[in-house]
Amino acid sequence: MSSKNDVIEKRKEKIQMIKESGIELFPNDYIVSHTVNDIKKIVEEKPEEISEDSSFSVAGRIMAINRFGKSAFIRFRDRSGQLQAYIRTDQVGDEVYSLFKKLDIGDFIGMTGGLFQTKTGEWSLLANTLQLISKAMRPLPEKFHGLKDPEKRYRQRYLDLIMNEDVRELFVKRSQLVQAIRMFLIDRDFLEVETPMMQPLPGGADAKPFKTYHNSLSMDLFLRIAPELYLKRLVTGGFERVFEINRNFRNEGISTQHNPEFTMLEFYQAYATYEDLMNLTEEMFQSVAQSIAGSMDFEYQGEQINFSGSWKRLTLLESLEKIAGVAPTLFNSKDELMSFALSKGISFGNRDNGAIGIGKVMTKIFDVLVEPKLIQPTFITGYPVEVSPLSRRSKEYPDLTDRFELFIAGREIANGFSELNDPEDQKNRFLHQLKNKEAGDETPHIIDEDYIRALEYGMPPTAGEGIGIDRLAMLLTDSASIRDVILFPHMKPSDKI
RNA sequence: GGGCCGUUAGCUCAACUAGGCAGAGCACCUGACUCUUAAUCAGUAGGUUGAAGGUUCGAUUCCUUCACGGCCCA
Repeated sequence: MSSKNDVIEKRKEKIQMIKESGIELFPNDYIVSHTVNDIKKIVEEKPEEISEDSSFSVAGRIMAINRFGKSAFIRFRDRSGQLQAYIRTDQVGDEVYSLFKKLDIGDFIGMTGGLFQTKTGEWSLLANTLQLISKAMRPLPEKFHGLKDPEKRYRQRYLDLIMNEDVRELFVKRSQLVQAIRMFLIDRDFLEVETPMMQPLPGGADAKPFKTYHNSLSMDLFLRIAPELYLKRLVTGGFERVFEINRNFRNEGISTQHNPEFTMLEFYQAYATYEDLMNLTEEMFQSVAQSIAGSMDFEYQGEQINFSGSWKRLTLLESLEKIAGVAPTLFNSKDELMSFALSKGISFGNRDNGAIGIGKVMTKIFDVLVEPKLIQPTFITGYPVEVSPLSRRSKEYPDLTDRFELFIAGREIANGFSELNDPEDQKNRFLHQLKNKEAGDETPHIIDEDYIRALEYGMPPTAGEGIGIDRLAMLLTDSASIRDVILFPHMKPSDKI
């Protein structure tokens, strides 16, 4: 018999003994009057109101026990924090104390009692009743070193949350981040909506979708790669300001920057332009950083990032020139630009030369030579039509679009543009896109005709934006890996644990 | 997809360089202890060293393959 089972076997024996003494192992009727934090507040604000005779009813998980024969100190935790309690035979009685002797770290207990200060001045609960609320059969990881193994932390996130305070705090911050964004948009008259996760045609981005099957409809469905085309249908329908914070799914590689499902904010505002959204984005990020990181100036992986003021704005061409050192004359010739790229070791995969326009070459060079250097928040504008199939054309330069991408800490964080609302132009761009699709991929080679039809009914001039919530959460919590900001990151099944 | 690193007791880690009885701390179990907080003291127990194969008298250690994970690159 393995030792792990040995520990569990011993616990089972204890449980049997507790059961036989007539004590319920998993009762459901314990009434809590105060959280740990409530008590700490009272201690701070109205210490004159507390004594050993006060009666607080608390519940939580035992995190540590120091036993002294006929008394013991324990530390227990609820959702609000951790507190020490002192259990004495002469307070709780022999019967309860002999139950207490059988309890383990990890068990849930309820206690009532007053408060006192130990000789070191620590306010502690002096228990006069104690009862078992829920029994733990497995031992928790060691209290001092905690749980460190990243694989175990991701696979058994509940243990990570029990043992690692900073992890718990991080996910609270993530939740507050989402809430702050939601309130920011609702304050500006945006309506939160939900659009299909399962779509007959996956659109709104260039990515490989997950495919699934609906039995009674006998049809393929795709998990959405973006909500964009549905949200713009809603703008057409008269919801002039909408947003959605929800999951997208992309059937691509997994890395420190990519999880197959990730959370995206998309929002659309009628009668606004991409320039309005750049301003709005600055405001949003500044207010969110202030409330989550506590400052507009914070550290990310050793780099100081500053959100304050107006952010740098460069066109794609300016950035290639200034940061990648591309000679401006190269922008006139795809072949010359391509050989520049190749000389820098940038490859273009297996696509045939005809499918790659000068716009793709530019963005590829940008990805490798410019993006990693954009540490402070920087908007890049002036993206070619070729790589922006849903964006409105620039009035002055019809080969470019009214679009921006936002980069922070060398990563793309947001993408926004004035929306293309000319149905004919949109249809032609879809057709052009289709022509360049690689044969044999899983994505259906059909145009979303209903989206075109919606535009044909007329969509007001609109600007829209997508913001990667996981990446923003990484930034504001100084996390190196996307797995650290997703509660249950995708992992291959393993029989190790 | 490629490179490097890792997987040893419930948890955190040694032992691998140069093959020679698989160890410690905490947790568990037994006992002592009514102000501890990584409590202390005494004692006990806990292992198919990620999996499979190979080399060897002998493998945690060397070799091969595989699984899972981490970091970097594409």
